[in-house]
Amino acid sequence: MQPETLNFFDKVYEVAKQIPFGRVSSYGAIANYLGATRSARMVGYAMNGSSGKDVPAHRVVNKKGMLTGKHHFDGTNLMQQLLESEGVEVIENQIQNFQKVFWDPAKEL
DNA sequence: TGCGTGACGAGAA
DNA sequence: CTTCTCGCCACGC
Repeated sequence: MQPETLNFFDKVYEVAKQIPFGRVSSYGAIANYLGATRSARMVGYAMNGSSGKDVPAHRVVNKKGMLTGKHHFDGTNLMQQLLESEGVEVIENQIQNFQKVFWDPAKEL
C-alpha cells in the first residue's frame, strides 16, 4: 500500500505535463532529470500508465525523435496527428527539426 | 512464486 | 564504421 514505486512514475508524469506546447522531450532526458539515466525504459513504461491522465505522452519520443511509442496509442497515426497539430513536423514517425523542438527538463526546467 | 518482457540509451566489440 | 549486448526495474503471464 505504499506506492513508492509510483513515485518514479509520478515524477515522469509531472515532468511530461510540463512539456511546453509545440515541444517534445525524450525518455532518456526525463530519466536523466530524475536521476535514472539508465532507466529510460522505465520512463516509457510509465507512459503506459499515462492513459487517462493529463500526460501528453505524444510529446515524448525516443532520443532519435522517432515516434516509437505510437503503437501504444489508440489509433495508428494519432500520435503523429497530435504532434503535427502542435506545429511539429513529423515524417515517417520521425520528427523533423527534432533538435529545434526538443525540450530538455534538465536544462529548461 | 518466478521468469520474461519492454514507449530506451549508451557503451563495447 | 556497424552491430550487439547490458542495465534499469515495474508489470504481465
